[in-house]
This record gives sequence, C-alpha cells and structure tokens, in this order.
Amino acid sequence: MPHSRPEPVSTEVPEPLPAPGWLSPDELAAWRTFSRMMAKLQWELDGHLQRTACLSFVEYHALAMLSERPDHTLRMSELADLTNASLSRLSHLVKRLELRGLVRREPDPDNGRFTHAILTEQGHATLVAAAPAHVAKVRELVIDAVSPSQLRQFAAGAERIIDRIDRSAGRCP
Amino acid sequence: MPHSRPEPVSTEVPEPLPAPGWLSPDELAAWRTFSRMMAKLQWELDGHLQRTACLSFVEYHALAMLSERPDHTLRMSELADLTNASLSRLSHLVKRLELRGLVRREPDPDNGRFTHAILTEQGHATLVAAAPAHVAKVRELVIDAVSPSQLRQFAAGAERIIDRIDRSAGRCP
DNA sequence: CAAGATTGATCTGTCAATCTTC
DNA sequence: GAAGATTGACAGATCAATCTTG
Repeated sequence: MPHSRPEPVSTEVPEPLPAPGWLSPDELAAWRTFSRMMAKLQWELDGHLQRTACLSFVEYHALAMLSERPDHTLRMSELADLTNASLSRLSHLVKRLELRGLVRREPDPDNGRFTHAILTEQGHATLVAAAPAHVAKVRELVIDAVSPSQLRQFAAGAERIIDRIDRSAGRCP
Repeated sequence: MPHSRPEPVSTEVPEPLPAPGWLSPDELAAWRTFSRMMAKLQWELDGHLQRTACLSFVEYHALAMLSERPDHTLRMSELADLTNASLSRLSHLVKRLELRGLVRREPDPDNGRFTHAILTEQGHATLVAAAPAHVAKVRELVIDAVSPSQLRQFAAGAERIIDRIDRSAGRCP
C-alpha cells in the first residue's frame, strides 16, 4: 500500500488531511500522471530519433550542445553537465560517436587534464538532418500541448524541482 | 543549430515570430529546463530507491501496482501498461524479481495465454519497507516544490501530453 | 493466425577502480 | 592528492525472433 493512506481503523474518525509523509489521493494521482508522462515522453522521443536519425536522445543533445559553441567544442565535463549525463556515461557515449565519425576528441593543449570533444563536419551534418523532425516532435507532443502561459508554469515548476534535487544531492540524511 | 532559429541573412528584416516548426527562445528554454528536470528526477529517484531498498524505480512500481490489487495479482500485460514498460522489459524484470522471491508467476487457470504476476509476502514486506522513504522523496522533490494549484496544472498538462503521445504512436507519417 | 508472453543477442548505463595531469 | 577523464565488469533495456494458447 505505498503511496496511499493507511486504512483507517473502523472506529476511527477519518482525518481530513493525509498522514504526514504520505500523499493525498490528489497528490498521488498527479504524481502518477506526471511520472507516466515522463516515461512515455522519453520513450517516444528516443524511439523517434532512433528511427529517423539513428541517434538516441542523449546523443542528439550532445551533438546539439556542441553545435551551439562557436568552435563546436566543449570539455567532456561541461558536455556531461549540459546533457545531464554522468561523466562515465558520456565518455562511453562519446567514444561511440567518435567511432561513427560524428565527434572527435583531443586533449586541451593548455591543460592536459581536460579533454575537448569536437563536433566533426559529419556530426554537424547528421545533426542538421535530424533536427527538423525532432523539433517538430517536441513541438507536437509538448509545446503545442499546453498554452504559452502553462508552458511558463511548467518551466518554473521544473526549475524548482531541479533546485530541490541539487540540494538533495549534496546532503547528509 | 538545432532548436534555434536559423541566422537571419544580414540584410533581412528579423521576423517577429519563429520560423514555423522551430522553437522560440522561450519555448526552447522551457523545453530544456523541462527535459533537464526529467533526467535529473529519474536519476535521483532511481538512485535513492536503489540505495535505500535495492530496487529500481520500475521495480518499485511493479511491486506497488501489485500491492494495490485485492489479490496482489496482475496479468503481465496489465502490469506492463501500469508500469509504462514494454512487455519484454517487464518479462525480464519480473524474472529477476522472481529470483529474489519478491514476486511469483503462474499461468492463468482460466486462460493459458495469460500469465499472472503475484506479489509474495516477502515482496510485500520489501515494498512496505521501501515506501516511506520513497514517498518522502517524491514529496520533497516534487509535491512540495510546487503549489497545489500548480500541481494540478502539471497533472493536467501531463495528461494532454500523454494523449498526444498516444495519438502519435498509432499514426502513419 | 493473432494475442500474450518469453528468450537471446546486443547495446547502453552504472559503479567502482584506475590513470593522468596539475 | 585532487580533479578530469577513461576503463572494465556487470546489470539492465531493446529488438527481433520464437513459443504457446485460444
């Protein structure tokens, strides 16, 4: 019985508010809907990108982040942050992209600890080819699903959730 | 340059609206924030559950869905839908849960095509032990991060996004 | 043969070392 | 020694193929 209030004992007066730490029926329903949306959206966008461009969602975003830099270059750790991936995950991922010729890596000449990930011409072309269909999907499934003001609300809420996660991450329980 | 407007040619008058099919700067920012939130939230909840209960997010929800049935039983395909997992993924997953003694499977006596997944006592105990900390995290990171009315907005928006995904899934492009 | 479910091959992500450079 | 990055072993997800039952 997770996520739902413990059954009140028969003789007990039902409480007007959920027990502390649990979710009210409304909260539970909202969370489940939200959670379902996240799972489905990830799946749909990833599959669409995979079918239309042989790229995963993260791979696409790695290329996209690189393309927005004037020199098409980013340090691995910066790229990891921008793509919301662990450094380890990104390292494996970039290695695969490198094998496909979409990205290359070279050590930072100024500081040998850093590795630069650099978008290749082919990587750029792949991204440019993939982008329109992907962006259209995002618009169709998300942007156009809600009003502009709702979208702002979403973003504001998302921002606050991110803040809480970042606080939560560096915390001793 | 995906997700951003193509550079206007120097002599061109900048358009007041984004090119059709592309995202405005605000839309792009909102989408990125939203996308980042999804990635981080998944990671955080999954990691937390893993550390506190040796369960992944999907595993937890499989147990949770079963626990809400009076007979603690669900057909594999129903469970797959409720947990937003493919049938294949669920099959692998339930096999692992079965090896750990948290779930057992038996064919539906009425219709041999169906398989029943059934929560064991141990599975139930595991869930009950895991739930409080997990629910508290969900409350901390999501529910309490937004106002009740914002939460309703979120859920409503999520609902509409889900609808669009479901429409999109069964469509010929 | 269609629906429900499982399997196996393969690919990707995670975690815990490890390596390198400052 | 600490930060940035990589590696290898293992756990988990995906896809296509397969099996089974009605």
